[in-house]
Amino acid sequence: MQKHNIEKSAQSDFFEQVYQVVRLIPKGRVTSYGAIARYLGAARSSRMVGWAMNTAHTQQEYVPAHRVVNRNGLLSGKHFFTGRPMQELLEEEGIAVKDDTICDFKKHFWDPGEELSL
DNA sequence: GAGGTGACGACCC
DNA sequence: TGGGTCGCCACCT
Repeated sequence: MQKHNIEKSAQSDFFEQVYQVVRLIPKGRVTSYGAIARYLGAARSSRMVGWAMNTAHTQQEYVPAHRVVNRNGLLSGKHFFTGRPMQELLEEEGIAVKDDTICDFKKHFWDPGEELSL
């Protein structure tokens, strides 16, 4: 009973959508919390996107959370990453990272609203 | 049951 | 242009 309740609340549509969008991020591209939130129609709920990333690590499906950074291109969630550093994962995809910040963030930026032809 | 916190962003001054 | 404040909603204490 409790499990059922947890599933219902933890797997809200909003969170599910966030996971789906993050998984759709192409290799070598990155996006921001705000972009995802705006794409889902909750521009002012960017915090929830960040929280979704936190719970994303508990999801069965792999979620490339390292491709999601804040508006400044800063790897704000790197501290939450376990194992391989976020920077290393991004560099492997061809994204240069300097001082915990993505170089040419605009160039690598991937807007779901545009790429997904909203 | 209520208050505080948080991987952020937008708005206001 | 830059600093400060509010909002948003789920989770934790």
